[in-house]
Amino acid sequence: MCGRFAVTLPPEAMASLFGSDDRPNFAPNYNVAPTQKVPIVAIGKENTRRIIMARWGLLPNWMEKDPEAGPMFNARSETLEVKQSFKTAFAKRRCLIPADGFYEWKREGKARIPFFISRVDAAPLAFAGLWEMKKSTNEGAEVLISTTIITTNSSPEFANLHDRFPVILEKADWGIWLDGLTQAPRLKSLLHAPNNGVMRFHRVSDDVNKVANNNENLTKAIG
DNA sequence: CCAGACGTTGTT
DNA sequence: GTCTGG
DNA sequence: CCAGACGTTGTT
DNA sequence: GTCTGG
Repeated sequence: MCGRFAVTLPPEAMASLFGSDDRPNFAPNYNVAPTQKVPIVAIGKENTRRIIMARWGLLPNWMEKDPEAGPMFNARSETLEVKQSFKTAFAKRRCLIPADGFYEWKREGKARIPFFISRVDAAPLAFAGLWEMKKSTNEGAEVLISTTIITTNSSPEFANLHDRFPVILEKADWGIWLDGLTQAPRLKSLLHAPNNGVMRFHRVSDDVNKVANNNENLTKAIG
């Protein structure tokens, strides 16, 4: 799965990498938790790529508030087309979610040991995601843009760490994923665990557990 | 037709 | 908003 | 995802 | 145990 990640690419570099003409301002974040705002890449009204800020935790327009069990920060790739909360976004509102890498807690008995997973080539990665725009019910122009990260089964390479894994799209597939004309079967063909040798992981400090901690040491290897 | 749900993970 | 269940 | 809180009445 | 906040 993916319940915490890091995104520290500066706005200009992100806009350049993802081919967006404009971008908001945002600070590096080494400890992104659900409900926080993150930059995402989506197709705007003018059919161009845009970077916009979105709350992590999908909230469709018709849903009054987050489900009792918490914000929907992950969406299972296997059931995107049948789950009410995701099917429309899968058809019409796909996005990329830039990241340096993400955290995963391995369970060993009662202990939960945090690891950081990133690309072997150390390049920024892009999660496959969905987004929504919810208009506020009361007066005012308040709009909540929200997003979720798609998950899939882990590959054997990472099965020991965790049995679910976020979908990471290679650069060559970014345009296919974002393109509103791409058909569902082609889209689904992209939703798989990374190929062997693309990703790596290492143990990190328990400091990452606490959301208030936010510095470059969180992603660094220990032990 | 209307009413009611709409989620993931991990653990059992 | 849209699908499922009755 | 993990950490941390979890309450009311009356008075200021 | 369960909910809220980040």
